[in-house]
Parts: sequence; C-alpha cells; structure tokens
Amino acid sequence: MARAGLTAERLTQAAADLADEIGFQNVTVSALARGFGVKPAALYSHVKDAQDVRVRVALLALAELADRAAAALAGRAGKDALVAFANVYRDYAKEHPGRYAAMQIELDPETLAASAAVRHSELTRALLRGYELSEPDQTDAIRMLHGLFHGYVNLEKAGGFRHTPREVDASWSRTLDALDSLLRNWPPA
Amino acid sequence: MARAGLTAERLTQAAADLADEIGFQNVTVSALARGFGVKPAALYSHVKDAQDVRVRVALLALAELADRAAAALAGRAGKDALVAFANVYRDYAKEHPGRYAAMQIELDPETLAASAAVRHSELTRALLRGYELSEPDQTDAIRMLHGLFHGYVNLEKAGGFRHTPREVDASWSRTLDALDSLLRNWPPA
DNA sequence: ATGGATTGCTTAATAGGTTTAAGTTAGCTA
DNA sequence: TAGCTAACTTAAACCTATTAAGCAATCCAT
Repeated sequence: MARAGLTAERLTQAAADLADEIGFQNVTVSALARGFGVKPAALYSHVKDAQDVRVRVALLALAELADRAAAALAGRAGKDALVAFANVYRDYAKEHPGRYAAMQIELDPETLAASAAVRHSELTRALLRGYELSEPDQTDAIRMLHGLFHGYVNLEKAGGFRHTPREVDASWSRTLDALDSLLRNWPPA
Repeated sequence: MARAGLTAERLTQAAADLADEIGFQNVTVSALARGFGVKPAALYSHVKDAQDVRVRVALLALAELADRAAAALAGRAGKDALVAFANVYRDYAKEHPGRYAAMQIELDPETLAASAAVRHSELTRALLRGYELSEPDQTDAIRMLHGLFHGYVNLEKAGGFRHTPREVDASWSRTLDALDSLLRNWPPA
C-alpha cells in the first residue's frame, strides 16, 4: 500500500495545472484524487474540503501573477512600465486560463487581506510613480487600472470582442496609449 | 397529481431570482425543482440540462441589462450619458448579484452573437456619439469602456477595493470624470 | 361528449461528486 | 524493536444530474 506523498502544496499545484487543462469548474476532489492514483477521501487529511482547494488555487494564482508583475516592473517606468505590467495580466490569463478563472472566486475579507491581492495594489501604486498623481487621485487611478485590466482580459477571454472585426491586439495597444495619456493628464477635481 | 405549469421562461425567471438570493453557483436543477414543488426530472421536459438553465439566466440578465442601459441613454448625451450608462452597470450588479454572475459564464459564439451582448456593444457605440471619435478609435474606446465597467464592478463586488480606506463611490465618480476627459482627448495614433 | 394522442409530471434507476467515520498499515521515534 | 502517528483505504450517507419508463391530465377531432 504505497503512499502517494500528498501535501497541501502538491495538491494545490496539481489542482492549478488541472484547472488550466480541463477548466477550473471541472477541478473536483475526485478528479484531483485520480491524478494521484488515490481515493478521494485521502485528500481530506491535507485539505479541508473542495472549497479549500479552490481558494488555495486562487491564492497560488494571485501570488504567481504578482511575482510576474513585480518582475515586469523592475527597471521600467512610465509608459514602458504600464505596457509591461498590463501585458503580464493579459498574457497570464491566456497562458493559465484555469488559474485566472480561480482568481475570480470571492475570498472572505481576512483571506483577501492576507493574500497577494494586496501586493497587486502595491505594484499598481508603484507603476504610478512614473506619473505625477497625488492622493486621492492615485488610489482612484489604481482602482481604475486594476478594474480595466481585469475586465478587458475577461471580456476578451469570453469572446466579447469577437463580433467586431478589428484585431484585439491593436485595440489593446491603443487602449494602453489612451491610459498613458490619461495618467499624464488626469483631470483636476 | 396537480400540474405546476412549468415553462422554460418561468424556470429561467425563477432561476434568476434564486441566483440573486442564494448565489448563482448554488442554483441547481434540484433547488429549482424544489421551488416549484416538483421532482427534478420534471424540468427536463422544458430545459435541456443544468447548463441550459445557466445559459438562459445569462441571456435573461444580458437582455435586462441592455434594456436598462437603453433607457438610461435615452435623451442624454456626452458625460451625462456616460455617467448614466456606467451607473446602470454598477447598480445592476449590486441589485442582482446572481444575474450579474450569470452573465460571466462563457457562451459559445453563436449563442453570444444571437444574444443581447450585441446590443450592449451597439449601446456603447451610441454612447460615444457624444464624443468625436472615428473608427477604429471608436471600437477601441468601446472595448475599453466595456472592459472597464465590467472589471471595476467585479472587483468592487469581490471586495478588491476594501483594503484601501477611500470610498468606492468617490473613486467611481472620479473614474467617470477621467473617462469623460479621456474620450474628449483621445490620443492620436 | 368521448375517444385518442400528446404533454407534464412521477417513479425508478444509474452514475458521480462530497464528506465523515472507522479501520489498517507505513514509517518515524524513542 | 515497540509503539505512536500520520497517510491512506474502506464503507457509508447524502446530494446532484440525468435518462427511461409509466401514468394521468388536458387538448383535439370526430
């Protein structure tokens, strides 16, 4: 009766990979157990329940994405930084659709506060250092950028832009131009 | 053996209401059947399967939201129209969280093309008539606005802004100011 | 109005997923 | 090496989804 060597980390990693392959919705305790050649009940020694698995994948994805964003921001400023940062989001969603979907589940406030989501805000704030915005405009701009990246990528993934002929890459690029312009000319209160 | 008078429309409506009450994720064929005092199997005469129910709710929500957006746009132009339009999205998400969540499921291309999603794009295009944008800038701006509304509302709903003290209403208002400014000064290619 | 067909629902059955409790064994630790 | 603990299995209860088969209510035609 060989042991599979399960840990919460290994399970989370496997669940994330599985999500990218078969879709986040289809990641079940049973499917995960099958992947390890183990009975479903075995997972409950390492993980609280199915929701716990989902949350762990979401946290993993948030952390991975924050790492990438931080790397993209290093040594860049202004529009250069904006473009690099924005593309990290878009590329991650394309490369890891399951992980990206996982990031959209609602986390309870404490979990959220302890997650890499906080780092995302900080990074977005760092991005804005290249522009001359003081509070509270800075916070408003952060929220706007964050929301925009999120929503744009989501809509693109859902096929929301497919019914218009124009290339999404071109639109995206122009959107970043527009954002850069807006951040340089943020309207006064 | 009294009949419950089920129809696809009635089921869809009930599913939408149920989604707003208990969350879209928790809308199951069984729960829906319980609400009508009927066995789960009864629903399969009116609806293909569980996914069919979800899609119907999504389409209902898209149509409702498009109706509201159209009403908000009537008789308004420029920033006035922009604000009204944007608030329709935000308010709908708050008022109907389950329906709003339903709108995020991925629809296959044909379903999407036949849905009110197309009307959303048209309405956004109408909104832009108050600003002087020619193609392809117009399409780019539509996508940007659409993505921004979507993403902002989502992040707010998920609590993504809660860790910063500033009021979300104020940020939202200033974001609309910024968008108006951007649309009036769209950067040249 | 009444017979027959259609439709709307129930019953019954299969298949999977989730989760808990109880049992067994592997492998560390004293 | 004896025994403890942690990792897994077995077993069982419960829920959801879905299909097939049956029965009853209503519609329609004569």
